[in-house]
Amino acid sequence: MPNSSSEKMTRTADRQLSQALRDRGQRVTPQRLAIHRTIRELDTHVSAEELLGAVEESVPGVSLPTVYSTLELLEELGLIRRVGSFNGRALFDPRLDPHHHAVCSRCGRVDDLEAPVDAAPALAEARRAGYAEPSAGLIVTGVCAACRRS
Amino acid sequence: MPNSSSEKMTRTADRQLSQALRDRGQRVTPQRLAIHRTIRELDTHVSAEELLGAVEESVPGVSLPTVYSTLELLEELGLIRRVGSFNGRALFDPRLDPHHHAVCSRCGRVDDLEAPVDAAPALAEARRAGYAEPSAGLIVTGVCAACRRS
DNA sequence: GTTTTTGCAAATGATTTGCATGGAT
DNA sequence: ATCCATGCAAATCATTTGCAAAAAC
Repeated sequence: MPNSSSEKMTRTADRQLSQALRDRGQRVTPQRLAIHRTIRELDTHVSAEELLGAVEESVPGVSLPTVYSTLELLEELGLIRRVGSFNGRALFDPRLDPHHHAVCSRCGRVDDLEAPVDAAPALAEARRAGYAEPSAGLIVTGVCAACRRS
Repeated sequence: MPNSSSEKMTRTADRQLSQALRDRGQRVTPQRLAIHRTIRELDTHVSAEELLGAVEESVPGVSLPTVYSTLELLEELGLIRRVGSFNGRALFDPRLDPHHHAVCSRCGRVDDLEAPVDAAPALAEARRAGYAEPSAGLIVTGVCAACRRS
């Protein structure tokens, strides 16, 4: 019985999203379930197009506009976070626990950083400046190993 | 004799850029001087289009492609930093001293944050992950006062 | 049955590119 | 005189939008 834990995760993800959608009076569609399931399985930051590629392997025929609108929806529901826009493409991250990112200024590669960062003073300053519910993310920019070689 | 200090700043900026360009065997053009001068006078993060607007007031007829290529050049020369891309538009910052940014997730407004952030552990982790000459910037995301009202 | 969501195709908006002319060296 | 930088127009690329058809409720 392979994949039992991943199957359980999928069922959990499906239930979680279905619940959230019903609570808001929105509809549970196979596209939404597949997109949510897939980004959770990938468990890393992806662009809309990368995600579409991964989704198509299990549920063919999903369109890019649907991926975009679903990502926006999932962000509103607090199930994913928009990491930022690198090399012109927006990245979405299913990781909700605090972590940061390293970005290659050459190729746009992104890696997770687990090192802790004390953002409290910056968050307090942002609140003072009028920003509501502020959240902080550190972006480290540099040239990745692969790009340095070429 | 008004503006004497701003005139001095301008002359300093012009000399600095001219020097850097000659050192690299590149040409000193009125457009490059005007663009560099203007972003330094503005002394905040600007988009390419905003900067063009400000440049045109003193030197008409500058084109957007020239602004883009000059911003890229100034970044290579270390005279400005690319802050990031918010709401689809890239922002460039003439401030070279360490500081961070608050961004409105609604309207894209950006404010400087002066609060100190200890990024050393994250920078070390990025280096370990293969990133050369890493530099860190904290992005605080929230809804600004103006957007909250509407 | 009614209303939302989807997919398609087209629109948008920032940034980039190709190329001929003008300007800096 | 040489070669780089500029301006223009067109291309590109990610993302958004309008709308008719399909699916969820």
